[in-house]
Amino acid sequence: MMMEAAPDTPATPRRSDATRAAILEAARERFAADGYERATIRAIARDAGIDPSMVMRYYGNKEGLFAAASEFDLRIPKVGALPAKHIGAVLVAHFLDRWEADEVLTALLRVGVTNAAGAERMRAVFTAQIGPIAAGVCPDPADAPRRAALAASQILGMALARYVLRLPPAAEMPREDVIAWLAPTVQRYLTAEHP
Amino acid sequence: MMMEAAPDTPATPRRSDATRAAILEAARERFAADGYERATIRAIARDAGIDPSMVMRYYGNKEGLFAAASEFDLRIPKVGALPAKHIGAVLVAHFLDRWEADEVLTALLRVGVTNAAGAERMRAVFTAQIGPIAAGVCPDPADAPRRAALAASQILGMALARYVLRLPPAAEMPREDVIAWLAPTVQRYLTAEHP
DNA sequence: CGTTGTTGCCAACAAGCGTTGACCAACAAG
DNA sequence: CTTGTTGGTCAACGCTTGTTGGCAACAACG
Repeated sequence: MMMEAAPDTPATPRRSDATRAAILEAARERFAADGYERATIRAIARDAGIDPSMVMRYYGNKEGLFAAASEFDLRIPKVGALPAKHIGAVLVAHFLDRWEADEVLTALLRVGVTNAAGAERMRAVFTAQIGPIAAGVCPDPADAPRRAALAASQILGMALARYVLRLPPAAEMPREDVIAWLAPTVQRYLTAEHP
Repeated sequence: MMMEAAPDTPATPRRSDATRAAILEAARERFAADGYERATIRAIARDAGIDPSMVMRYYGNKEGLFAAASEFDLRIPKVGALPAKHIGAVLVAHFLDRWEADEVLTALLRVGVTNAAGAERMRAVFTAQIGPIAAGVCPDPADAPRRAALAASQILGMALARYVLRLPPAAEMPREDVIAWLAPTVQRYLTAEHP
């Protein structure tokens, strides 16, 4: 048999958890640096210090590996706790944090541009996580999706210029300046009365 | 010999010009649709109705083909002729036009995200073409690059959401609405007195 | 006519890819 | 000690890729 002593424990510690984690970390790095096609399973396995066949065993195939590596939560603070007047600054600052904390968002953006599954995940993340924010603060909840998309376009555009294309002025701009410039834009997209 | 009758004519018509053009057109479509890695020379040749080896003969290698296929001009109207007060709206409208006219910009964006040469070309295009505009209208010419990068971040972000990720609210938004929302942002990035 | 350069197709190459299955060492349970 | 499970390596498969060189048809020009 293969049952555990406590079937109600959701965490099932396996001896190979360290390997699994190493694979995921290496995969995130490679996907973020190279995109989907050029991030090869062989290279990821080499980075993780194991054999490529282990990746297949643990994640099924390359798509499954990407799905596992790009699973994450934006962790946007809950809607009610946000000061509606400064939601632009809060959102921009939060996204800069999330973008610089790890490489998952960069990987997601790089893959989403050339891979259908990646694009779908990107859409899902942004509509599901910025949408509610917009619905909570914009005047007419009916066009919340549209306002969320506008805010996302500015946030994604800065991420693209700063972290992916590395356009020098955008990449070198201090964090505070980015917030100072972008916050009014996002604020207007989300809360302005009239287009 | 292989000389023409009129050596001063820059246009050197060859019998294979039609083939060359077909290759370039197919390449632009494939690069725009699939990105650099997944756009294979074989598929491009098939679209153009010729043998893959012809692509190599005419463009050297895959990189050369991309360089030729992504060569283009933003054709931004000359700086002096622009009304500084409405430069935001003019720029946004112009970019929407350029983006929808052909597939070159989409190809450039898709490739620039995963390919070093593509990223370099994207940087070159935007710094060289939005930079002068910013220098012509912003209060302090010293931070023109920074303002150009900010404007580029919003324009690129909308293009990403609308044409590449196809985030539904952004993709379906009427052209006039996009201009109405984005123009004030770009205008502020380029001409506002203080951050 | 012959020569020469161009245009094109065909067949192949070496390399790299994702993926698979056989096999082995270590360990836990009986 | 035996037996089954787990973590892992190794060698190979079938396939696609970019790229190359040879060969046939055709045009241009002496």
